[in-house]
Amino acid sequence: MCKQCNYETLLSAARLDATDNRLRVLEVIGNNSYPLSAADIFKTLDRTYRINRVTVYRILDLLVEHELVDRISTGGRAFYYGMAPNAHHHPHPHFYCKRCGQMDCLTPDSLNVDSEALWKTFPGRIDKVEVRVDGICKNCMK
Amino acid sequence: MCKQCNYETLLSAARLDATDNRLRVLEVIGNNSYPLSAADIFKTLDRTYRINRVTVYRILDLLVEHELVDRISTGGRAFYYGMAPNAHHHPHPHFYCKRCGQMDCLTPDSLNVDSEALWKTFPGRIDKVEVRVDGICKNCMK
DNA sequence: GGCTTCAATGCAATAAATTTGCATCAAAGT
DNA sequence: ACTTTGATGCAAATTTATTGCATTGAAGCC
Repeated sequence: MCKQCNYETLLSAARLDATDNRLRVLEVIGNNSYPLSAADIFKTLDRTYRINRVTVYRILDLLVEHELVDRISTGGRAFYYGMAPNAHHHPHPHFYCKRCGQMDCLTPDSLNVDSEALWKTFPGRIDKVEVRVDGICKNCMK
Repeated sequence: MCKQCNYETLLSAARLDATDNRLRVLEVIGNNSYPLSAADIFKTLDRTYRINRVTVYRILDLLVEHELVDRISTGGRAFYYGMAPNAHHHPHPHFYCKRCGQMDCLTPDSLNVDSEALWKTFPGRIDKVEVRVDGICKNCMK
């Protein structure tokens, strides 16, 4: 849940028109406390507003490309989407439960990743460092 | 390239029959210096021995399940496969080039991940911590 | 030897997630 | 009004992986 982000502002800062659909996709992602799949986002929106699946994919691509949204890989087949790092969202690792598919955010410092040396020495461009913990969540352990 | 692993031994240690196909899949993965996609492995094998795509998938599932092989997610759609951590293969991060799809292994200490606290406190089961660096590789930068 | 069993493999069809191509529509210029 | 342009929708295609069922060949048993 993000009370601090203003989605219209985020969009206009990225020089993107704040269409209803874009705002809604961004809201669904930003107001959720864990990352969601494209299918989740589509289902949530379509229940209330009627939107096409492809439109959701296209908006997600756009938001990822403009770095408002982060495309996160899972141990499964689909990508998940969460807010990209910004003033209110620091990079953090995720936990993926291979039983139920739920993805949770871990606190930024639950794992300590020191990537400084790599950034200095890597002979190419680094865009992001993704850290994912795979396993079985508390609920599924029962 | 792994000179130290004996693939028959690995298979039998996991109580799996060392069929030709299983050995070949394991060899292709183990003898390669970076992870490969199922399609890569299939193409490599099919050129020489004639094998079915589905057989490759099934063997990969089996090897992953028995922890001989590691299924690695990419910034793309397909999974990649590399040797699972063992005496000769330490866990390490990977670099994924989003332009050409090439995945490289980074040295185990190129990024320093301290996950000790998490293992202690996490209320569920942790199977692995995957660290992936995304960006554009040296070659694609030109 | 002949019979049964069973795991490994192959082949065809299907599924899941995403992408592409093309049509439409509405707002912004001119 | 006329044209352009970007956003969206719809249907079809693509990519990657999985399922169901048939075949085969070796291992055990009478």
